[in-house]
Amino acid sequence: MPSTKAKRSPGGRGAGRIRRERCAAILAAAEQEFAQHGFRGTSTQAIADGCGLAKAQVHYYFETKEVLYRALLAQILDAWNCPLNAVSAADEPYDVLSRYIEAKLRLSWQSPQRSRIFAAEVMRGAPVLRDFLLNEQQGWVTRFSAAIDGWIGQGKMRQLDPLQLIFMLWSVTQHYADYEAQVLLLMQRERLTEEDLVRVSAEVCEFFLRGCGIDMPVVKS
Amino acid sequence: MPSTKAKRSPGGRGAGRIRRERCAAILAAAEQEFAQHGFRGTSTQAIADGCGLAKAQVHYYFETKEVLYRALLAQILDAWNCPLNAVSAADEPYDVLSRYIEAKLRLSWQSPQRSRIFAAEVMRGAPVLRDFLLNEQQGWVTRFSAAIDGWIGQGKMRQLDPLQLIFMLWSVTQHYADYEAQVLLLMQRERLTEEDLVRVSAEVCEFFLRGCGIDMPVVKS
DNA sequence: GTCTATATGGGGATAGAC
DNA sequence: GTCTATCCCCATATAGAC
Repeated sequence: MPSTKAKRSPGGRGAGRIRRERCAAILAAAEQEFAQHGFRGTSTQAIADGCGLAKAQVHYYFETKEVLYRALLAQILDAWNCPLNAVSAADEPYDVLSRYIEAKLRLSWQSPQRSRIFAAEVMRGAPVLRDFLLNEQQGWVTRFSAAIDGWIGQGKMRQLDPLQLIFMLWSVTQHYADYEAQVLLLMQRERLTEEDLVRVSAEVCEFFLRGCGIDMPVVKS
Repeated sequence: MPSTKAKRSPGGRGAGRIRRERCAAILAAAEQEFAQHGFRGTSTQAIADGCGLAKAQVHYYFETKEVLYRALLAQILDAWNCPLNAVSAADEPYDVLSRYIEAKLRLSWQSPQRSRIFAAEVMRGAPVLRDFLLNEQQGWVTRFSAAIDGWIGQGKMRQLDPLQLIFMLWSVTQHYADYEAQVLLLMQRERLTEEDLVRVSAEVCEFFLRGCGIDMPVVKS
């Protein structure tokens, strides 16, 4: 049982304070590097440089590069769950789709790196995320597909393959994150702003509602 | 002036035969590796193993890893130009869009690796392809956008941002290549077949035509 | 012209100092 | 509990043999 009267613990709560700060800094730096160069292409040295630590310190807090990578992926999937699961509460296809698109685009605007890390992981065959894709993601897709089929049955949207619609939702919304460099060059911008998000979100929403044959409600104005 | 009576040149035309064969084999192996692990994540050793050569042989035919990488990118851009430029001959938005979608999906089916190499290059900030994006690609986008604006002016499709439409075309068609691992898992397939291509192509075409508000011609049958 | 043997540096990881 | 000094391997690239 460790002593309760530890002398130094002014900022945080004792033992784990430095640890928490360092781990957070390492994860943040790792996010940058892995997003640009993938798992193999990233060196722990570059991560260490990115957060001003010595390479060996990184290996102290995360035993191996893969442990660090897995921790980062877990953090990313966590951060994605909240805003996207909150969406499926609504019942009307119009609400569900437009909210989902907006939430997903917002994620691409907020932290494009995370999408890129996910993309790179899938592009190398998803060795680490395979289980996640087969279990949680597969389940989510099945439920969402069932909802879409329900809407089709009720005549709320035209007949289409739910899975293909899901792929299109994902691809379009992630494009602004994964291909950000190309998007910025062609849009002749230095960075994507909140105004861009609103504009693109409206464009994409309308496109998908029309593509699905969903009647849009009359806009108040 | 080299001797015309060279003894050994049965298969190809003298000097460059072995060279051509080796270079082709190396480029093919490089395509696999770069597609999975990006520029930094790929080792010349892995490429050598992939084509059954010694590592140093790879360095003989391509002085550095970057030279090999650039050669591969050039080859990819070449292969993409032909089928996609042939599309823009037609005048009607219906024809242009549906042919473009089909051609681009076919590329994703035929050689998904190439799309992934392009994706990885853009994801790391496009240090090598920056010039290509700024010059040739920018020009293509400008011309295509002008065509779209023309169609909008003629009332052939609804008003929308041409650039966003282009991004959606790219993202959806490339998704099946870049995220192939995820697509295969969720579609519960081992590989994507020609039938899948036809089905997906039809789905995506209809979706885009509706999304753009383009009237579809009456189908004969 | 082609391939083998070799140099030099950076990679991930750890044993031990503080 | 935290960090520094060090290990060993694999990476790219080349000099020289064939």
